[in-house]
Amino acid sequence: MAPSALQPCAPGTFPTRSFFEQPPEFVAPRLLGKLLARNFKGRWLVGRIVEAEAYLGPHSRTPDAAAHSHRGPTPRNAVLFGPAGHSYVYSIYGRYFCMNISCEPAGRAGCVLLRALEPLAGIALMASNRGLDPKTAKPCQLTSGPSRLCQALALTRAAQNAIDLLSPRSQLQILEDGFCVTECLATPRIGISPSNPAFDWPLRFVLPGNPFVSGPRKHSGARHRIR
DNA sequence: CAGCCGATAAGCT
DNA sequence: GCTTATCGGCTGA
Repeated sequence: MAPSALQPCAPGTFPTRSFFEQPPEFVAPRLLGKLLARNFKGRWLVGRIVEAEAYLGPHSRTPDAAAHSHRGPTPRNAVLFGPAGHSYVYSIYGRYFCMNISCEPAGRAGCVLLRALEPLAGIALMASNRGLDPKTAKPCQLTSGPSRLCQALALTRAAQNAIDLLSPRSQLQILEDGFCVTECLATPRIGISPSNPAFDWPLRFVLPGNPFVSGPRKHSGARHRIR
């Protein structure tokens, strides 16, 4: 992808709305390899999704106590109960943000948390948004981690919550560019407390071996090949 | 260099 | 009081 200035539009084509109307555990692994594009001050910042987690809605047969929606709608999580394919950005621990994509048809909740991107375009701007020196920052420091990618793309709840990711007029879009994913790995989700019944559910999906996947180099816990 | 610890401090219970 | 996180500082190999 050419890191040129002032592209008129983001690269690729939109997935369908019905793709996101599926359950999050269906959407999350199939989101790997797709692009997240953010129009920031006239420039497109683009990264490929290499890690994502599914969070199940309250209608699920087995309640997902790690999901914001699991006790039903609140002002904060309202977008999760709206139409599919919209951004859900929330603040965590009072200082960072995480970005999710709403799944399931309107009336039901469920979402996919974006945990890591491989930066493709606008890399110097991403570094600067992260407060790093664009000349010395390593690509792995930019978008490997759910709050890091929000910083790199300048995503906040105030400005980027509830955006339709499937509209060509949106400043934040999900796109596909023909990138072929041949396999992905499922693992337990990161950061779920051991007392949570959903602690070890294999709902985290990564491109195996991709250097931009977040987390420590050593991973404990079983991994499963799912396709 | 890897791993652990504390600070941070919104939103919901 | 808990949580879908990150960073800097410390500590031990």
